Amino acid sequence: MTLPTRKSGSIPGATVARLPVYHRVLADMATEGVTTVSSEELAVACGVTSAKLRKDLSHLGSYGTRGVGYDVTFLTYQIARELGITKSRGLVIIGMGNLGRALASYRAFAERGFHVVAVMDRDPSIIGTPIRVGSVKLKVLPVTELGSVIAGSDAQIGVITTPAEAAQEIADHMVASGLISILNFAPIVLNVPESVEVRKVDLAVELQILAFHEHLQSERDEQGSPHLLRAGIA
Amino acid sequence: MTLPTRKSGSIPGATVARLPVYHRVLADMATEGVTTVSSEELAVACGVTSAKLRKDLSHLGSYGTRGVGYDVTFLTYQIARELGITKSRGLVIIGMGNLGRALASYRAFAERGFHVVAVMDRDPSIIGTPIRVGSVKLKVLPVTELGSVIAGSDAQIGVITTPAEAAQEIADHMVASGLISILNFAPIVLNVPESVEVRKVDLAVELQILAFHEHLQSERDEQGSPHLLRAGIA
DNA sequence: TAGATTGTTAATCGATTAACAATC
DNA sequence: TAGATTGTTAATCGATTAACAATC
Repeated sequence: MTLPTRKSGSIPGATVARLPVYHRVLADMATEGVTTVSSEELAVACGVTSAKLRKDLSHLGSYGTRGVGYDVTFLTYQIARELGITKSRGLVIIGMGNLGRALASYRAFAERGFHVVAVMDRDPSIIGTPIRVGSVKLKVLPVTELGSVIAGSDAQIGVITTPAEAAQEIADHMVASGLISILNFAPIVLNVPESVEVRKVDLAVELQILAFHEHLQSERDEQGSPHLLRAGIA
Repeated sequence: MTLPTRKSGSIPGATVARLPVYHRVLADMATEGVTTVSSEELAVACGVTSAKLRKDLSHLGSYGTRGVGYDVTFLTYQIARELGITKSRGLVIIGMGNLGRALASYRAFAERGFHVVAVMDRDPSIIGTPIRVGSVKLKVLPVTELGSVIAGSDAQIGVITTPAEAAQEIADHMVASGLISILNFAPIVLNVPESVEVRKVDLAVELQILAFHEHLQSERDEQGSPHLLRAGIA
């Protein structure tokens, strides 16, 4: 439910997790007027090896030309089609604290295929507040209106930016209202039916993983450089 | 540089990525007064299998008691020690748009071992603005002061919340100033020396991966339910 | 001792990598 | 044809899983 995320008909989860990166880099290249790219060039721009990139792309089909490379526009389209991001998806964001507000106005969402349909909160003192979303403003709605909002729009993905205590209840409500995909920023494991796909983003966990590496680093710095020892030099 | 993140002396990358989750759940349990927990109970609360949990913990040592389970406080401490999160780490956040502001005031950071040392931006119209960080307010500093801020504090981790165009330059500046860990929210692959650890969080990518699964789902809904076919029922 | 649960083993599975034959 | 680069193969590596012996 969080990292690799299998489940496809045939595309490996690790590949699916990288396709959006390839897509964004290719789209940027197309904007810059690049027409053809080799697996080596694209791999460097995406921060992966060319072998991995070619392997990943091979799961989609044979869209390159030997001796030449890939047509940027064509490959961009094929990846978009595979990912199902040829049309914009509607989002409902619940929890209008600082993070929720930031996401609601996040330009990268609009640029990469998502539009915010509604923003909601449970707190009466926040309900009704206008929130800037792109070029329009949306009023914060009470979460009780989730069902009607989803029924009356193309919203497909729920984003939870509430505190941990409220998250499970909101998730239940989202599921009951028919959403089948949830992006969860609350630091708890949501309990949802198998048919619902949840991705969890825990920003503090990301920092803690970084801290671990720093910790290792300082251990190394103290104890006379075991990297050298390990390499058999000292 | 992004998902599993090996590099430890001996703990597998996949395990390291899960330790912060175990730590948080255990800390919550300790707060609730739970004193002992079995691998099965803890695993459910963390959203993993008990086999995986025990395997992960076995990399740290033997901290459980057969027939009994794990002492919550003791295990919490052992994980914290392994992760190096027994002391709070200083953060410098660069890019005071909506996302940067949200992170600066994010309570979960303070609760989980991080404190914001400085917030910075390049834009003169933003510099000097007071930003609420926990119970104090920090003025937005010009990025040019990064070096002196780091020299005069315990800041160890840089957080990049600038637009993509500015991110590489900021990363170069961070590296030159001595930071060795970067959390990057800009949707570009940063080019940094090997000794610098970068984690990238691309919020739009998270959504796109969700969209992929929704896409699969709707494909299934159209073509007479291949999940049943695959299960050998129809 | 009987029941419970850990820590470890061995088998399986999936992902990565390097090398190269196919082919533009 | 000669040079370049893909798509695929096969080997390696790491992660997951289930089962169970060790042991509280």
